[in-house]
Amino acid sequence: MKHCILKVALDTPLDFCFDYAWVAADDDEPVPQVGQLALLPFGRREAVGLIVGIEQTTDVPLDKLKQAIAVRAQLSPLSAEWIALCEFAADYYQRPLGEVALPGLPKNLRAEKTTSLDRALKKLAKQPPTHDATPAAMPQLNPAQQQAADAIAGAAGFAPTLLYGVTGSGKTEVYLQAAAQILARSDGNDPAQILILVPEINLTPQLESNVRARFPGVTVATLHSGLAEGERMTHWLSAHLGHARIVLGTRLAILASLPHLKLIVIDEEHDPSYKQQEGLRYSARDLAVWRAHQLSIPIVLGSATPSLETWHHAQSGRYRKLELRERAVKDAVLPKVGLIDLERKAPREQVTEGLSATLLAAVKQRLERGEQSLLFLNRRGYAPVISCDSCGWISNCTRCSAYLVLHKLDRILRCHHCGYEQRIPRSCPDCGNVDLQPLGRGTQRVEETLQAVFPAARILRIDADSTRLKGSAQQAFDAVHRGEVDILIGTQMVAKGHDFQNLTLVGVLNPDTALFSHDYRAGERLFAQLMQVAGRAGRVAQKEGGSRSEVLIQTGYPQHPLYDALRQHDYDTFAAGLLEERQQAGFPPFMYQALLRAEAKELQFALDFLHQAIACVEHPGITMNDPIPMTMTRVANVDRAQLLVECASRPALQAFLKIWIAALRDMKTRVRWSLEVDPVDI
DNA sequence: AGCACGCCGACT
DNA sequence: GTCGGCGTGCTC
Repeated sequence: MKHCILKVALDTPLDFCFDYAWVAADDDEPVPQVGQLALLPFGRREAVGLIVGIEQTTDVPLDKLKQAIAVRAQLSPLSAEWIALCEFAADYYQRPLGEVALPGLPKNLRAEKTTSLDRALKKLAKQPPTHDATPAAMPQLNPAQQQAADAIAGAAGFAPTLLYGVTGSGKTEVYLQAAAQILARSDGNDPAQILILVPEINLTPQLESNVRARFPGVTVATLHSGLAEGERMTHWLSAHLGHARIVLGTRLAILASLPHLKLIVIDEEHDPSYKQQEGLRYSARDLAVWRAHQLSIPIVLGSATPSLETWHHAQSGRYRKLELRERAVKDAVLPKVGLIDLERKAPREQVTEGLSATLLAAVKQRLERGEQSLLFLNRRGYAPVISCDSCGWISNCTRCSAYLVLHKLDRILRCHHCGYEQRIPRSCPDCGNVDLQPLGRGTQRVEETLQAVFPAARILRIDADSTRLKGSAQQAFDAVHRGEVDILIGTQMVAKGHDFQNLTLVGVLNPDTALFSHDYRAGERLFAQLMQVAGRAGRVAQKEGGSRSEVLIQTGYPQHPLYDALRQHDYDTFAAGLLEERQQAGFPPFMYQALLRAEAKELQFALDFLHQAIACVEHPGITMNDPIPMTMTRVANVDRAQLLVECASRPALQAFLKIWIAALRDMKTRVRWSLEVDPVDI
């Protein structure tokens, strides 16, 4: 009788492996392998775990040892490299292996029944992969693009590359041609796989269709959170089995099983959405670099406004920097960036409902020429708060330290943090005054104002409220592309991906708040966002009798160096300045950070816990900052506080965190806490 | 984290 | 009399 002990990682906060006995049901049953999944009795339920070791003995007392129910033998084992990736992430982010390895798998792989898995395997067996990597017509590259594509594809071993180039400089074409070269030289025995990560797949449908059109002879799979369970299963399996030669996905795709991975592309590598903000708070970009290093393969990080971490590596020579200076489209020019001074101009600019006369005139001109305008305002709703003039009451959320936002169309006040909604009060709840005033402006209010100023204009608002229905965002973007819209008003949703040919004006309404944020990354993010939204303007050169693409920024601080750099399209100087500041202030990438967060019914409990956390362990060489309430202290009746931990050495910080976590677990506090390594929102 | 057990308050 | 609040204990 065949039998052994399985060492299994399970999705639980418990930071160790569980042992199970395995006994062959009959002589034909194959012995389990490391990397396979198994169905197991766990407590009073059943769970699927990952086999990470096979041994003959165990320390677990026999009365506790349980027997595995079934091994998913129809699924080929996950590779040792994939498990090593999960082990690295678990170690680095200080979480149990099972919490890293299992949640990213298709849900049905972890189901008790294997019907879904079997069905997907059958389906894939019926459509064998095609490996004709001949690309469809390749556009001619300019010399810089060609050089970049050759350098990326020609690199041997681990070769991280920053591909630095503004919107329209043709980064995508470089990715595709580097991919084509790598696909072309792999053979049937070792069919190369290429992973392309994008910030949000729903907002970049153009890339997906480009990829499919370029490589008609190979299987392309997508992986993102919008997939239905069945699709996710087949796409994941297609990657795992090596059928998919190109996998296009969002951050979660970095944990996909890709046994023949030969190239990783991270498009818009600076984008904040590469950082997972709940559960395992990993950086897909950082894991991608690790994965490329592990496999000794090239990785391309593309951006017009690289993250300072990447920029620093490029400056220090750790990453190779390839720059695309020209715009790839012939005669294309960068949009002209102008500032509208709202504070100092004399005579003062006339401002209607937050819209300056200059900006309105520019919109009017576009309307007359039949061109499109985009107004960018990163605030949805009608007004961020309503208030009472006579007693000073303001619409606070009762459960959060936030304002209730006026949503005039829905006739409600809504909290954007906890979802609480209430009817708009007819009069002030404190003093009865019936004249409650909306303060500030959101996209709905700007839409209302513009419609009043330009009654004949076709105005479309794109934000999280207007696109709540599935597919409606795509419809909205299509309408803009078809020219059915004159003025587009949007939040950051409109900043990504789309290149609107007939759009020649981008107006930015009030970006200034980010200039004075306590988060030292706010400036870098604002620059990237403005640069990106500026890129929405048509990339094609000025038409006869048409307008040159123009970006107008309404600001109270036109002298700010950020706007100056933006006007010059000079990220180099701006980034150099930021890096210098970071070095002097001791911020990343010159310092490594972790953040301990605590949540409790009362703020004091959370703060007390954080103080205990400082005291509970020795911490030589580690800077423990003071525990402070989070900026948004209360959300849904829970108070949150945080403690920032810093160290100049990454390994020293890692070693400390390991000890610290163990001590924190022993504290047996009632406070909910979590630790984030390399936090981005501080 | 789940999921159970366990011991005290307001309801068909 | 029970439904259900969440404290605490365990998971190979």
